[in-house]
Amino acid sequence: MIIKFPDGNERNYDVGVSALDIAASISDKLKKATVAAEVNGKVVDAFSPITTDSTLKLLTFADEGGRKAYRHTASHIMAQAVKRLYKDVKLAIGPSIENGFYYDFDTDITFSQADFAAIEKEINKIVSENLPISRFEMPRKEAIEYMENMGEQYKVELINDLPINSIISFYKQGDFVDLCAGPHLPSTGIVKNIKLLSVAGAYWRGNEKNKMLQRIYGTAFAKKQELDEYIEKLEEAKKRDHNKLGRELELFTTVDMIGQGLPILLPKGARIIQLLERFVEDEEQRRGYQLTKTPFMAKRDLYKVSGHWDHYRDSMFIMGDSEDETAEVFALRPMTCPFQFMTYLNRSRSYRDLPMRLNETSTLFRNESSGEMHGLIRVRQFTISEGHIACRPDQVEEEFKGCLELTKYLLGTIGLLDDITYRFSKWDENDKEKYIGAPESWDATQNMMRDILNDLNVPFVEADGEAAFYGPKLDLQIKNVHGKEDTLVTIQIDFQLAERFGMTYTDSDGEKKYPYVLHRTSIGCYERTLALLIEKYAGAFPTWLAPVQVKVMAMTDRTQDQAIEIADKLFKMGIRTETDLRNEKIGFKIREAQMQKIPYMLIVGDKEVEAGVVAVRSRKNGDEGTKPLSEFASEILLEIAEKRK
RNA sequence: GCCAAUGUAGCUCAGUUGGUAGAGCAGCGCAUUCGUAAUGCGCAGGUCUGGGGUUCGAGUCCCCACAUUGGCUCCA
Repeated sequence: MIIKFPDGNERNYDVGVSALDIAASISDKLKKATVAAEVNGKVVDAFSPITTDSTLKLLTFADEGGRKAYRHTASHIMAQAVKRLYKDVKLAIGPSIENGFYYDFDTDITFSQADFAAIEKEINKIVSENLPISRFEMPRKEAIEYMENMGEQYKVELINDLPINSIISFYKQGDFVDLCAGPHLPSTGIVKNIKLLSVAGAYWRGNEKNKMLQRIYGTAFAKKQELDEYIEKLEEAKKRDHNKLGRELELFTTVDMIGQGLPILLPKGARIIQLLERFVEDEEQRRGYQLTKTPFMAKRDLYKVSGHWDHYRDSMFIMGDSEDETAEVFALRPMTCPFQFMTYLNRSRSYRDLPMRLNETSTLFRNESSGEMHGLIRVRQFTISEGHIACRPDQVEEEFKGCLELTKYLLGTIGLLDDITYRFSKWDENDKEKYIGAPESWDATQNMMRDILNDLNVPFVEADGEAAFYGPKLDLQIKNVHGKEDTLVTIQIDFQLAERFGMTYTDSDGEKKYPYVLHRTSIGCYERTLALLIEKYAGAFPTWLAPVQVKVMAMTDRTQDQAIEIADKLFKMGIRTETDLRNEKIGFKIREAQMQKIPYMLIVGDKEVEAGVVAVRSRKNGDEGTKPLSEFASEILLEIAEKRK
């Protein structure tokens, strides 16, 4: 048979040889590195026989498919180790994931990190046993019986969900058998460098109504060095963690007595947020937005109209007895929409009023579940650069484009744009609990949004069941230092709430019509954006955002007065300047300012006073020599004005 | 909300099988007046997250609550 390689070469092989045999025929080294094979575009076991003319790509750990097979095998080895050590454990699922693998177990005993040493020891034993891994298949019915006999009820459930005529595949290594589609490596001896990372609870099939299983996360690499580097990278990432750095740099703190998800923004953190807010509000004004200031709470009547009372109540802070229909019950707002709609409804609107762009620096309250809170990324009270645009159908695309451009400009300026991915979030037509509106309207609006995204060349991925309850969204996603993805910015098309609120406009033909409403944020919620900025810059903010921009240090107490004078001059120019007049060595003062990530340090000693200059040190380049204060001031003012990164 | 870990001075952490609390940094005082990432000496600082319990005795063991962290579910 003819085997075609990616480089275009073709060679003839006997029918039934495996990818591994082929690799071996090329070189020993290649055979060793081959962990899986892509045969006619499908990733399969490297040890399975190839029986017809095929194209073949040998996969090593460097290929995604190879990495997956490697780590998936690692997950089987871990499961085998766990089963050997703890007899009554039931297996759920154990896939490879982006940077490693996990396996979900059901057992009465609780795993903790303390058990890792024992499990890893058993893993290493299985690796050194070098057990051959083989694949076998059986019809669905037999497969169910087989797994029932083994007491693996989760596997039975999985097989039950497969089509009636399926052929079910299993993989076996020594005393361990697992339901699995594969592919896997040919033996356990190849998968070295396995490390367990963490334990976690995880619901069976990701449904909170199901039993919580115990998940063990781990990773595996082909080379010991790669594993070490990965662990090192994780440690480095932790140092950038906004939750640690933000507290160390005194940007925010939390207080047990205040409660979960309610951080205190300390003066430095509050300053950064103020700078961002001013930046955003000014830019939005320039782009035709009108600022509103609306109440933080409302009677439940408002939320009944908006749909929040029925679809969002669990996440709202409610004041009063919500069971009592006659009582006046208030709730803190979880969203700004209905409040800004009232602005629209203040008087009748003409097609000439549209598009009407409203923005607000809006504080919202959401009663998130207690386990959800995370530093500044997930909180219960937050302030978002909120906005709603009411527009005619023919304006939707242009307005959507305007929203996206604004966001790109803002995120580009603060330096987060390059880290963004785009998600087109659609509804789940089966989830009638969550979503309002008719399927046809959803389809129409989603198609409209997809067309707009395509027109604008937005490189998006589609996601089902991620829409808002009233309409589809474009979400701008970003990952934190732990690799966890969150939504930074969202732009939504709403075809429903205008009608619910009776928001109409009189069109040129004299007819009353409902506008489309775009719900959008431009820079996201300030707390979350700040968190990601902290991680992006490891606390060393661009000068225009730095809470303290210049530290003026007196060399000795002979130059204190001059230091104060210099700081005062800069301060009056609007540069955030502090002095350090302490009786400490200059090295000590520099170290402290450096650790606080202050962009510029001015050192004032006898020599500088004599020459009428300042000695400039930047956190980035160190000693930059001396220059007149006026020169330094105009340079830093320019850097700030240009919002240089 | 669920699973797990953690909680000792402002911060980072020690604290033996249960016997009455310790270091470094920060703070304050004194000395030092110093040239680009840590000057020396001294002083003060704690209801060991909170509340119950076991015990002659609890930072240590048990229970409950709260908070922090990593996941799950949910979400900006």
